[in-house]
Order: sequence, then C-alpha cells, then structure tokens
Amino acid sequence: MAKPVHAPVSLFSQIPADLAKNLFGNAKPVRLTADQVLFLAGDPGDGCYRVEQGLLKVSMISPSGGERILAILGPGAVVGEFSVIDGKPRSASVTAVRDSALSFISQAAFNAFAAAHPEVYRHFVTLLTSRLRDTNAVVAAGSFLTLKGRIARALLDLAEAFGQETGGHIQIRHKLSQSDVAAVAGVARENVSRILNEWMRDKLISRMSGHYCIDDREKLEEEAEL
Amino acid sequence: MAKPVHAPVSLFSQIPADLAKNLFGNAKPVRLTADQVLFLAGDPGDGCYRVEQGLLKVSMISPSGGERILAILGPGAVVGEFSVIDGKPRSASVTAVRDSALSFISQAAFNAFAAAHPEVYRHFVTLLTSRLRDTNAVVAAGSFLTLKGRIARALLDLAEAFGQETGGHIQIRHKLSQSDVAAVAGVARENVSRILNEWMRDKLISRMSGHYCIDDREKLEEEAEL
DNA sequence: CGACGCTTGTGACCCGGGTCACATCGCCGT
DNA sequence: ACGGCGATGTGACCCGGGTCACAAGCGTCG
Repeated sequence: MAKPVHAPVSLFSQIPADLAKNLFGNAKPVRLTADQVLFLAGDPGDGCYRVEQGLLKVSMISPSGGERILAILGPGAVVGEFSVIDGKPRSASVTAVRDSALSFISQAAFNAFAAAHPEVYRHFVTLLTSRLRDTNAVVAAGSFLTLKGRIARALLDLAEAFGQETGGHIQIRHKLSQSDVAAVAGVARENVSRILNEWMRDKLISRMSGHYCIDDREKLEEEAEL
Repeated sequence: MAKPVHAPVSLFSQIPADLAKNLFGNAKPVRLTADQVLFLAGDPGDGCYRVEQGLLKVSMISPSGGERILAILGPGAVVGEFSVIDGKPRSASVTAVRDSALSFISQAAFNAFAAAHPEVYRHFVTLLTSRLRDTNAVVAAGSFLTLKGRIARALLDLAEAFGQETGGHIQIRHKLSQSDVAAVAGVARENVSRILNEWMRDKLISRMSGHYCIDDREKLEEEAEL
C-alpha cells in the first residue's frame, strides 16, 4: 500500500504574486546576513515579512539548547503572519540560513490592506490549511515513524522545497549540514550521519561537494513509511 | 523561568455563533453513536460539519494500530474544513467519543455561502492560526519534553477543553480513559497509569468516580516544562 | 449474584536511539 | 604548506520509555 503518507514540511507559504505585489508594495526592506536572527519565539510581533531573496529557517529552541526546525522558507514565502493575525507573540524563532532580503509590513498596514482587499483572507485560509496538514503529518511522523523513517521524510521534504529534478535524480540545491537535517527530522546528528552513509552505500542517495542528491526516490519513500 | 510554554491542543474551533447560525442554517443533521466513525483519513472530503452536541476526537491511526489524538472537539466546533477548503482527502479520522449530533454542509454549499459572506474567511484565518500555534507547540513538546512533561501537557490541554474551575480545582467533566490520555500525550498507556498515580500520591491531581481533577495546577504546569 | 469484559496497576525486560568520546576529513586563511 | 576549526564518521555505553505479562478492580448484563 504505497500511499502517499508524505507531505512537505517546508512548503513555501506562497500567496499569489500580484497580491503580494500590492500587499508588500511599499514595504520596508530588511536585510539579514547568514545566521542572523529575525526574531525569537516570545518576542512581541509587530508585523510580518515576505522573503524576497535568500533562505530562512523557522525553528523552536529547547531550554537545553536543542533545535527543532519547523520549516525552511525561500523567496516568495510569507513569515510572521501569526502575530499579525492574532496579535500574540511570535510562536517560533526565525533565522537566516544565508544572506537574505525581506520586506516588512506592520500589523497596521496589513490590517488596512486586508480591510480593503478581503481576498487576502481567502488566500491565507488555503495557505494555513496546507500548513496545518503538513504539521499534522509531522506530528504523526513523530509518533509513528522510526529514526530512519523520520530522516527519510526530512530529506524528501527538503527535496520538495529545494529539489531540482534532473533525470530521475533530485539535486538539493542547498548546502545543508547534517545538523540541519537532524533538526528537521527531530533526531540526533550522529544518527543522521550513520543512516545517510548507509543510504549512500545502497545508492539511495549521493553527495557531491556538500550537496546531497536523491538518486532513488522510490526506495526512500519506502523507508519513510514505517 | 516559568514561561507559559503551554498551549491547548484541543481548543474548540469556534466561529461566531451568528455566523455559524447562517452557515449551518439549513444543514443536514447527522447523528453518531459513541465510537462511531464520521470519516477516516484518506476518505474523499465532500463537506464539513459543525458539532451541535456531543464529543468527537480527531486522530491519526498508525498502520500498526497506534492512535494519536490530535484534538477533541465539543459543541460549536467545526470539523472537516480542510477538505472543504482545498478539496483534498481527509487528513485525519474523526470518531464520536460519545453520542453526538452534527450539522453537515456540502462543499458546494460552503463555497456558495463563503462567496456571499467573505467574512467567513477572516474567521477561518484566525481559527486556523490558533490551531497552527497549538500544533506547533505539540511538535515542540514531542521533541523536547519527557514522558511526564507530555502527560502533564495532555492533562492541561484536556482541562482547557473540558475543565470546570471550582475553587482552585479543575474538574474534567468527561470520563476519559487512560488510553485516551495516552493517545493525546503520545505515550504508552502503562506509563500514564504510573505517572497519574504518582501525581495522585503527591496531591497534584485526584480522581472521583472515573473523572480526573486537577488540584494543583501550578505544580502540574511545572511538570509540563521539561 | 456471578461471570465476563473492560479499564487500571505494576513489575520485568528490552531496545531504539540519544549521549559521549574521539578519530578524520575538508576547507580556509595566512 | 601548515595549523585550526567546523563538519563528519563511528564505536561504546546508557537510559527513557515502550512492550509484555499478569493481577486486580469494577461495572453491567444476563
């Protein structure tokens, strides 16, 4: 029963380009250098951003230092909407994975725009729904899958976000460390190393100059289901 | 650092009563007896429901039989919106915990209504946002908290949903089995038994005729943070 | 009232996977 | 070319928590 259990964690939270154009038309530009923090969980939220360029990660940090990555966002994604919608503090931290450029709009500006263009809500509804489906899948994965399954899922998700198909192979066009994969999968880094090597031996994946590449998506998806 | 890590899983997904009145005005009534399944994950989704009366659980079942409860919904809650919004199959299963009465509206009816009353989208946005916050918290709990922490969280969440405050004590007005608590917390039933008894010894909670009751919310919240 | 069938209580065991401790390996910078 | 440092590879160990196996409770239904 090869059902598609799989659903991408790191779905880009896109909204239609023309809408975004207007919404973020004269937004304030913000630049981040790699590893710079945009905001931390708990911070008051005063507005939201659109990723113009670069790469961000949305994560939660445990008091003991552990990190769990909830999503990785690229150009076109909107980040920080929660606070704009409900006014509560930021629920997660956002950090630049590489140098990035964003557009910022204040909560007030957003509300004003939304009042004038109610269709933004409709788009947000579909966007949030798809995010919720993903997150539910993550919860399920966390409670049902084993280490290997979770790592497979993480890879597949990453591929979904950054993958570039080239003849049955999927290049992940981003230099991701094992720690990153570990934080997405929610497992220890050491195990990522072990499993990834095992899969390289078995030709499920390969690595070229730091970039991982999925060679046998089929088998990997199999690994992801239990 | 007693920060309120806590966020309810089983928040009732309410929408304003007057809106619901119209939206579900002449919906088709549906009745469920305890333990009856409303729909299963994977089923095609043809519409959504409003809980008029009773209690439902939203859960995912693992191939190996394990169950993970994502939410428990009571009167006023809307269930099955995902499929109505994006047309995809149901992402989780919904089962009646006790005899229940629902109102059903088809996807078409929903869309028609929403087209005429765009404000439904705005409400759904806030509803989905709060759900997403919760689910993210669940992911965090799953990766950071220990057994005790997760059980404490589960109890607190359940209390949030069914609790009735009475002088520092919180009655959980619903007969929930340890297996239910276990499925909410995502741990083994046996451990729920052990931990709950430990907490009863320590006067954090008590049980009267099957109903659990939180006697020392403070301490319980402490347990929930690591 | 007794029996059957759930829900609970508890101990013993086991194993997946986290943690620790290093050895390597690149990759840069000077 | 060398030295340093972060990213990897790998083994050994350990422990939280799941699993198993029963023993009690406790309704509830004939």
